[in-house]
Amino acid sequence: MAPATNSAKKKRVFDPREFLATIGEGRKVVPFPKKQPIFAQGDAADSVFYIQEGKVRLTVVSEVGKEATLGILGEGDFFGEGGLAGQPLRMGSATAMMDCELLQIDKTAMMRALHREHTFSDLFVAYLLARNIRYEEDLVDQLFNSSEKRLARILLLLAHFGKEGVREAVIPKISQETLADMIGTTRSRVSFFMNKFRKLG
Amino acid sequence: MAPATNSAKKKRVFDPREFLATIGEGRKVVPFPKKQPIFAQGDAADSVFYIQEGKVRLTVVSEVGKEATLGILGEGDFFGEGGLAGQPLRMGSATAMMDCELLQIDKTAMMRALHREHTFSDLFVAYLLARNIRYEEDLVDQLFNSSEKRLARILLLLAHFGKEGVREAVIPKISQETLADMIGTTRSRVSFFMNKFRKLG
DNA sequence: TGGAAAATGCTCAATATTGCTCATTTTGAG
DNA sequence: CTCAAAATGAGCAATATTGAGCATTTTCCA
Repeated sequence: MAPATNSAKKKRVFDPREFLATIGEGRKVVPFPKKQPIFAQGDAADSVFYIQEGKVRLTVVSEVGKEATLGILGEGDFFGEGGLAGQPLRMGSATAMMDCELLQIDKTAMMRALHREHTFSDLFVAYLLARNIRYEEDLVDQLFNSSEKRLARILLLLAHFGKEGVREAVIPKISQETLADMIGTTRSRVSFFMNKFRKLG
Repeated sequence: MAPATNSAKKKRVFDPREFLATIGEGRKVVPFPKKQPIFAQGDAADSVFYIQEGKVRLTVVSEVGKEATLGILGEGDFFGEGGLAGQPLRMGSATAMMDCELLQIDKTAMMRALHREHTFSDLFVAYLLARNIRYEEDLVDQLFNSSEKRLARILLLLAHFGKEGVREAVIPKISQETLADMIGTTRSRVSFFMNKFRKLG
């Protein structure tokens, strides 16, 4: 598969956090302890989240109960923006991978903010574009490569996690299960490849 | 795989075409005859396109020469927006699937327009969100389903093509080769499944 | 600090998928 | 209309992947 981690962190002239702090009504800072679900597939999609601190995992569960991980987001990422596009319900679930501090913004407040502040709107557009590119890459990766290559790619992406801006600590501890969910294969396979990689370097 | 066709066509209060016609400098209407390449992987990404009429196919070619189709876009869709996010080069190629009339907008003009006209900016954000959702679905489809299911999904999507707004004619003529590229499998497989489907209904 | 639960490493048979090849059929340009 | 190129339907051996089971090893919570 393809989705992964990582959040672009360029030098921002404009700090969304700072701006978001000023929009008053319809916005609140919410702390989420590790492992806590932020929202679940099927919930009403009436707000957007902005990660001030921590990491969040986005997942989807199929009818047959198989789980896929769409990505792991970090500081500076938005998620749950489907509602803005008219999706009434969450199409997937979001879970805090570690203690997080999230900014929860009501859909209406978000739209108001986007409409009012150019700089913010520009930033959000940039974010969406970046996200689009990421999905596109994931898709391409999925279409082209075998599960072995996909695993290698994800591992590389995870290793570079936070390459720009602050140098992130280590590769977040991710289970083979999650990795399998990310690249669309089975845990057996991941275990198998991990050892293979290990033997090679 | 997953990517497909289709372009959301809701009743728009705001006609981007109309607005785009007013931005003057940096924009031009360009006709593309069927099969003509619009841009190729590696070209400079200094403009964005808006489809006024026709259908466009987006593809990517891997190092080993394998080709993947990321999607088929129609009237009202934007493409080539990677440049806005800072990608200096086109990451894929775009080809006219039929005679098209495209609006080509310089990157700078586009950014100016986004910044100037709220309504346009809102519309573009909506477009990006929709696109994101589509990619996400494609990805999920890719992660969950077998190639058989994926083919079935794409066929359904193609059948519904343009379900909203104008009822599109028929399923655009798409070769098994293209279908294979879209779902990330081989032509043999597509041929095999097509017959299977045919026998079943 | 115990344990129990979760994660991992391996194996194996059953399937699914690939990557060809080849014979037809369909298209489309001239 | 005619012919060559493109698309299609099939078959087949070589691989890749799945799915499930099972013995350890790690984690982490009470």
